[in-house]
Amino acid sequence: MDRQETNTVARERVLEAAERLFAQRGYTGVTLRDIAAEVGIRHASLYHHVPGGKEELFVEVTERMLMRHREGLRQAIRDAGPAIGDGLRAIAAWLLSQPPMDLIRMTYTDMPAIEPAHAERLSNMAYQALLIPVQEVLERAQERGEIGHHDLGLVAGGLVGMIESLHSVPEYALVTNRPAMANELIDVVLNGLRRRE
Amino acid sequence: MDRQETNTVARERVLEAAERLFAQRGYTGVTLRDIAAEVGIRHASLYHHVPGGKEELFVEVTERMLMRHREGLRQAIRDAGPAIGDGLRAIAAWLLSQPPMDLIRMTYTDMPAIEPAHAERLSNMAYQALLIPVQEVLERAQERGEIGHHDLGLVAGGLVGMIESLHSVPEYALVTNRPAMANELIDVVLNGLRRRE
DNA sequence: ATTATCTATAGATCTATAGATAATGC
DNA sequence: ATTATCTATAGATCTATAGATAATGC
Repeated sequence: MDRQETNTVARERVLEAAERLFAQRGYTGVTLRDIAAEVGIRHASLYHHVPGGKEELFVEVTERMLMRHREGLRQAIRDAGPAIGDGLRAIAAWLLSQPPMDLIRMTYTDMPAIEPAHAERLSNMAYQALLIPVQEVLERAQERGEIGHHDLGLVAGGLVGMIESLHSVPEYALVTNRPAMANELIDVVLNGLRRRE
Repeated sequence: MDRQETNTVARERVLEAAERLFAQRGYTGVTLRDIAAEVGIRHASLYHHVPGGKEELFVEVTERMLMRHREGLRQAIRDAGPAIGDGLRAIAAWLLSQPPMDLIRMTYTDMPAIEPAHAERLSNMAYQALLIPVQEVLERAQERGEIGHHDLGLVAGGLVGMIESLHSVPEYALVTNRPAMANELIDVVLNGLRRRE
């Protein structure tokens, strides 16, 4: 075999810890020692599972996370009812079930700290994984005449940013749970803030 | 005098460089050497201006930034027309004229890296500086009957998150400038995605 | 005389590697 | 026999301090 075989379950525990920590605190906010401590091993042992070190580990788990988001979003959309509101609420429920996907931090903090080639690929994947599924839901609704004419790429980005921002609402300020808050915001985006007569 | 007098202009150059870098890459993404290099001095010289070191520097410039945001938002709102759309467009123009105010990164990456007491004060200030002015604009519009009944704290947070997310749109994907994109999104939030007959 | 910056260095911590030891799978 | 982890360590880099030197303000 062309690649050293590693026990999948041990490696998996490493990747999961790394993914959780990187997602929460970003590339520069996490050290290999933090990840090792989370797994319960010494930091040097990480190199057995990920010989490429910190950057390779970050790239691998970020790709995983983005792919999981893409699949999670597609699945949520498939399982949702056909109306635009159903699709958007399913998207929000998925996004809020996961750690924050902070695209601003990815763009301005994480990406400058890694190799440009890696940064470019991850940025493209983030766009594909997060925004395209949302945009497709909007497009289908538009084709059905359910919503008016808008720049749907723009609206998709705005919706994701709006929903993700609920992650920064502190616990004590949560009047209700986050998905319910998201549903209220989606209602506003669909029907508008203005009073309907 | 109870405090060592420092040349204001030299200190100011330090604070400006620190503010710019911290705002862009976050607390853990910036080293004192990065800041010193930006100013054109050695990193040890920073301690002359900010004896408390990195954390004090971060807290001081973040407070400054938040206060500037609060004043900038209030000023923009004062200068805007009375209609809700005028106020929201002015808010967006201000937010996009400044570096990204990434509340998710602040909450999950920056705050865990500093002392809890500092973190709590900065979090409160961020809330006061960014969300309250927006919420007030919404409240006045509601009193005038311009918009319907909504949880305005929630809507204010969602609007700020939506507008800030435009910062992560890469240059090459900008169909037009960011303030114009923000205005389009505000239009959607005011009138709704659904087709109005 | 005072303020600003510099050089030099301490001590902590980070990423990464080498090679020994322990655990596991046939 | 192979895989996983450990100890030990190199070398880079980070924050921070001490004390010398340069620049500036009366």
